[in-house]
Amino acid sequence: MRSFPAIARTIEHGMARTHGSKAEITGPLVRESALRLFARHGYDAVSMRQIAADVGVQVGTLYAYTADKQALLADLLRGHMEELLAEWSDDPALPALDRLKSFLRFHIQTSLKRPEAVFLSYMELRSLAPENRRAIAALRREYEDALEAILASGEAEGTMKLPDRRLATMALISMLTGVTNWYREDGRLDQERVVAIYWDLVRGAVGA
Amino acid sequence: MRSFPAIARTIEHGMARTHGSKAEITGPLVRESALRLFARHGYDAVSMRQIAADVGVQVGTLYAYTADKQALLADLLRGHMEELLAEWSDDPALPALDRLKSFLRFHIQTSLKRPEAVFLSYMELRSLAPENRRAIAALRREYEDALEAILASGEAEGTMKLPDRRLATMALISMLTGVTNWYREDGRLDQERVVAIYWDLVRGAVGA
DNA sequence: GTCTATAGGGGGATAGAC
DNA sequence: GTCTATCCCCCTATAGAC
Repeated sequence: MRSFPAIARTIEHGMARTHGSKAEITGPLVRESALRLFARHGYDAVSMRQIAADVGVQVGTLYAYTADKQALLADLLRGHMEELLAEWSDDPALPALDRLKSFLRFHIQTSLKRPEAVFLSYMELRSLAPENRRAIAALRREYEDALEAILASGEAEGTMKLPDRRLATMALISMLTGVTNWYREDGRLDQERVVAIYWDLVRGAVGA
Repeated sequence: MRSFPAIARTIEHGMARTHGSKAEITGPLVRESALRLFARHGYDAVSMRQIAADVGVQVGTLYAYTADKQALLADLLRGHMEELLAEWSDDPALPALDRLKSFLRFHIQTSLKRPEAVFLSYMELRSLAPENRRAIAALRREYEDALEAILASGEAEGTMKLPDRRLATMALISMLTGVTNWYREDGRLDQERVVAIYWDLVRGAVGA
């Protein structure tokens, strides 16, 4: 009655195996699979067995790459936020409106390039243990503050008029991140067009 | 070794019991507990046993009020969307900017009055079986269309200027719903102030 | 580095007593 | 209407072989 489904089945990341080593790539594959599955079905809905099946290994193998399921989620979220902060570059010498447009483009393009990481970061903070949650929340706050600094400089310049700077920061981030809710790769609008449309909306919102 | 924790412990909705009937109220209590727990921890993370403990009944009792866990979630989401649509009233004869301001106030106040239902509706669509998901998505679309109709009328009047009406609809809803992410009852701003600040932002965004 | 096997714990849902 | 008891399934994590 016993069969060999792991061998018989072709899976997304390649043929499964019952023995043999692919150390160089298994780690990243585990992270990729976990990211996609967590984002699609939710952290609690996804089992380590599903992740293993998606990667093409057995469950036990996963524990060579992560201490436990919780650490896997925390690493994904931390990695995403750190990449975001590392990739974002700002020049305080430029006019605030130019900096805001850069931020908008960066945020939308990143959100559409890594929609799963963005979605996960906003949805599964609650699934983290308290200390992990605090660490990720601090990184997110740092990112929000980057936008808030731009708005502050726009107010100082007199090129922006905001009823409440902190609230405007949160409102703009919510609005921009919302693209992940409806954007479709094969939809009516390409990314450049989306950026242009949002820029019209945002420019109006900040009173420019 | 056996104790009677269900009797010994005072729980949130009243004293637990090992027998006895409270038919009139148990149904609503089940829905309230499920809503709160699902919103806080996620649908998959919450067990029927946890819900039962929160209500103060035993697990089996829940199945007198719902066919299964999936139906419980679907009923909560459908109920929320139907309430939203029933409570919203619009007068197409009024100027579009007035209607938009009403929508904004309604959406923010509702979101802050029932933050758990709002959060759940946006986060747990994915946990629904396909037919349930389609039904809820249709109700949500109806709600979005109510806003889009206001924007269309503003464009027709010439009081609003929008680069893309559908996208503006989605952007505004994302922005407004975002209040649930940061608003705190005991925070810096009361609801009226929040409404006023968002109205400034939105008015600018629609080019008024 | 990966596998197999398993320990130990919860989960959803149902049956039948009261 | 509620409780108790139970079926059967799946889960995370670990131990030890290869």
